[in-house]
Parts: sequence; structure tokens; C-alpha cells
Amino acid sequence: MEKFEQDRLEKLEKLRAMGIDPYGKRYNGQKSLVSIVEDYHDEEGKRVRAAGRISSLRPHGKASFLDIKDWTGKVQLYIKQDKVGESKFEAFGLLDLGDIIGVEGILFKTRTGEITIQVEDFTILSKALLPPPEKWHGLRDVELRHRQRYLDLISNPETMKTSLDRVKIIRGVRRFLDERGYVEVETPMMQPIPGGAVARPFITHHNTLDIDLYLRIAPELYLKRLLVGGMERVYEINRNFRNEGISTRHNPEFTMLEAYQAYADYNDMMELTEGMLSSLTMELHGSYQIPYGEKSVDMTPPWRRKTFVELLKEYAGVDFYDLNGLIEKAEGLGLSTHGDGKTTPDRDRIANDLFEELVEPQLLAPTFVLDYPASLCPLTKLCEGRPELAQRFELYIASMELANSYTELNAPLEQRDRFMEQAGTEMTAGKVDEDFLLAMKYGMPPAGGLGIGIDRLIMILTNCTSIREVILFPLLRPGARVTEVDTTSS
RNA sequence: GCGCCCUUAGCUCAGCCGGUAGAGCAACUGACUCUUAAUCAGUGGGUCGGAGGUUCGAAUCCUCCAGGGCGCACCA
Repeated sequence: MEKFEQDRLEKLEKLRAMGIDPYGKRYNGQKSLVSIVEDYHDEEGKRVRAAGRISSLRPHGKASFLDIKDWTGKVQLYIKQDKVGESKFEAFGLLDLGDIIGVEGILFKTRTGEITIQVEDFTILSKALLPPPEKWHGLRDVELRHRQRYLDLISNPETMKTSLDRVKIIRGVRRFLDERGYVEVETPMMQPIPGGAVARPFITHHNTLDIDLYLRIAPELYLKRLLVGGMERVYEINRNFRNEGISTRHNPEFTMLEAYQAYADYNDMMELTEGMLSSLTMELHGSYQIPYGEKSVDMTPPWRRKTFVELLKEYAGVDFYDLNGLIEKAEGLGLSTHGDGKTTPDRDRIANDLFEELVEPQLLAPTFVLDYPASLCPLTKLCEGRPELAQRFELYIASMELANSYTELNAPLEQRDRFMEQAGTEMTAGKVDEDFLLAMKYGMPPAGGLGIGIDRLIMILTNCTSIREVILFPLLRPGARVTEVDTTSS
């Protein structure tokens, strides 16, 4: 490592001795490399400016071919001593793979037909002191790819593509909602009471107020306050933080869309979800058939809609209303039949465990699962005439839970009771958010609410089977493999 | 948190049953003005993730530790 750096430092000093600043300034007027290639027909023989990182170098004595790369693509350069002059060519000799340069020259095609810039002048914009990863295989080591994502982006085009696809998808989500009259809002990331979901929160502390705060596990209760305030269609795309395990589908901080529409219910949210995700699929893939891992997923709408109870019967072969049957099945699978600290069997919990165990893995094609056991959804309006079920749906794609939606409970007194019931069963449930209940007492319109796990959506649409592939900087334990700079000396 | 697997040159990887640590790319020196994984000739580069142990001898076998991957658990 030191040796590479030493050689390059010497070149850097030589450049300085020639009066060249190896860390150049603003460079403008250049075309993106992909547009240089695309517009070749109109630009042939003309002068163009370009900038990028040297990704390949093929010297031939007093001439040289090299490739430069920007985030759109790659272009070949051809530089000859008799075109740029001796001293310029000498400076060129001090360039290495990974250096960033700006060039100006004439567009032409080589004998083999490759679009190439005949360099007339170039500027060194940044001298790299360390070499880029291997040019043919790129950076393969998963740990290094995540720890040094910049190297991953430089050397693996698919990483750049996934990262830019992520931007497109999120932009598409925003556009879809904006076009339907939604407004994007920002609600607190630091909350005195972490509500809207059940999960262990991260705790932090505010010094001046001398209070503990929690990084939010969901924005839900704040967005509903806005419904009370008369904002009829709101959404937020932002980070949630959950102090839970890390897996291929879980990162401690992850991006969530939550949307609320006054005067609507979960049926409207189903339409919204299906419309949004199917059009995003078509936009990105030009087809509803998309690859995912070893499989192929058919995203053609309309999507299957089945109730929780129906699916439990279909895939697990048990009747939700037959408690003994549920218990038998659960015990057969070695599942616990009692909730935390409870002495009696908890039907809703058993049914949910069976669902996760036996139904979820089968839900490859997009499936809306409707009407969940009521005790699992304290913020949800109950089904009419069937108070044991609540008006909630979850959307599964490729066996992954992608969206969650309720017909929002807007009755403040019932909400209080449902919170209390939950507090009795969930050991992690914190205090009740009284301020939220107070808001609700002023009247919250009936509403449909929707949450979509954005990282998981991006996984599906970019064919990534690990959430770490769609998050630029996933959480890793601070590692020893990247040398830390000693700031105490020098 | 638990189980299985991985960690060898800057990068990508070999290294069999324990016997002097290898290749390609990258680097360095030289040749080369239409190459494109440029080519040709030559050179340098290693605390084999870390610490112990077994052994005449360990990259290789054992133990512990660290980081990572996958699965499970926890969990929108």
C-alpha cells in the first residue's frame, strides 16, 4: 500500500515541479460521456470537452489510448505526442489509473470503429494516490464493497445502476403521489414517545432540555395529527430507526413511505398501492414480468386479494375460528401458543405465527392479504360485523412484506382502549402517547393510511436479494480492515 | 444472541493428505504512434485476519478473538 502511494507521490511532485496543479479547479462545458457517444453522428470531427476518471491505459510509446469513465458511461481517448507537444505528453506520462482528468479534442472513429476523442489538451483535476480495484473483476469482497462504497461505485457498474435506479424509484413514488394531490411533509425523527409501531427504539438525549428522546420507529402518529389539522392528503418518505437485528431484509435505519388520505379507507389505499407499484415496474423494466433471484415475479395488475382467514385455510389448512385446530397445528410446528407473559392461548398470535410460518413463504406473486386479527392492529378500524378482525391489508411480493395499510381508527375513546389492550400484551410497548389521543379528540376524519418499505420495494425492482445492496452505506460494525488515521500524531 | 461458512500481494483468486508462499491484473524499468482484458522483455511486492497451542516443521490441524457472508431468533 505504501509503495503504491510513494510512487504516485513522486509523480505528483514532478507535476508540481512542472507548474501543474494536480488537484485542478472547476471544469465546465463538458458533455456527459454517454451523450458524446450517442450524439457522435452530429459531432463527428468537432471539438468536444469531457471529464472523467481514467479506467484503462494502453500506452504505445509516443502515443497512448486510454478510457475515461463518468457516471453515464465510458469514452476512449487517443493522445499523441506530436498533437499535444512534448511537455504536455511528458505530463501525461505521469498520469495513472484512477486519476480524474478533463480533456478537449476532436471526435473521430478509429480504424476498428470505436468513437474516440483525439486529445488536443487535457487538465489534471485530481491525482489519485491509491490505485483503483482490479479493472476486470471489479471489487468483489462484499465487506469492502460496503465499507468503501465509493470503490464499489467506481468499479462495479451494476452498483452505480442500482443506486441510480433507487433515485428513479423514489422520484417516481413522489411524482405518483404529488399528481394525486398529496403533499410531502416532515415530522419529527426525535420523539419523546416512540409510537406507531412495536419495536425497540434507539435512545438519545437532549442536553439543554435534559430529556431522553427516541429515534422514531414510525411517523404514523404525527402524520395523523396532520389529518386532524386538516391536511387531507399527506405523505412522508424518510428514515425509521429500529433497534433490532440485522438481516438481508432488515437494516437498523431504513426508508419508509407513509401516506394518509382523509375520507378514504384501505380499499382506496389498495388501489393506490397497486397503481403506484405496477406503473413503477413498467417504467423501470418496460414489462410486468421481472426477475427476482432465481425466480420471476409477475407484477401484472390486478393483484390477488385474499383475506387472512382464507389464506390461512388455503395454505396452512386451518380454520381461524377453530382454536383447538390452531393450537394443534402450532404445537406440531413447535411454535409457542401463548403470548408473552400470558397464561391462556392467544388465538390471534397463534394464527399470525402460523401465517408467517406457512403462508408467507408461498406468496411469490403480489398478494394483498386482507383483514387481520384485531389485536394485532391497535390503530385500525374493525371490520363491520366482525369485530375480531380489523380493516388492514399487507402486500406481499416475493414472500416479502412490502406494504401495510389500515382503515385508520378515528374514534379517540376506542383508540385509548386499544392502546391499553396492546400495552397489556406487548412488553415493548411504551407509554401511551396522550398528546396524540388529545389531538384525536378534536376530530380526525376517517382515513386510509399506507406504509411502504422503500428499501424492500427497491430490492424487488432492482433484483437485489439483500437490503444492503440497495442502501449505499448499510450499518456495519466498525472494522479493522480499513486502517484508521491516527489523528493524535503529526 | 445462536448455528454453519469465509478471511492468502493494492485487487481477483490458486495453494490437495502438514514439508522453502503462487498466478492474473495493478506497480516499477525498457521497447513500441489505431490500441481496446494492447503487446514484448525484465524487476520488485506477503506478519497467509489477530493471539495462543500441537508438531522436528503450520497458510494447511486445534483453541480463543476480530470482521464479514448465509440461515435462525428478535423485528415493520
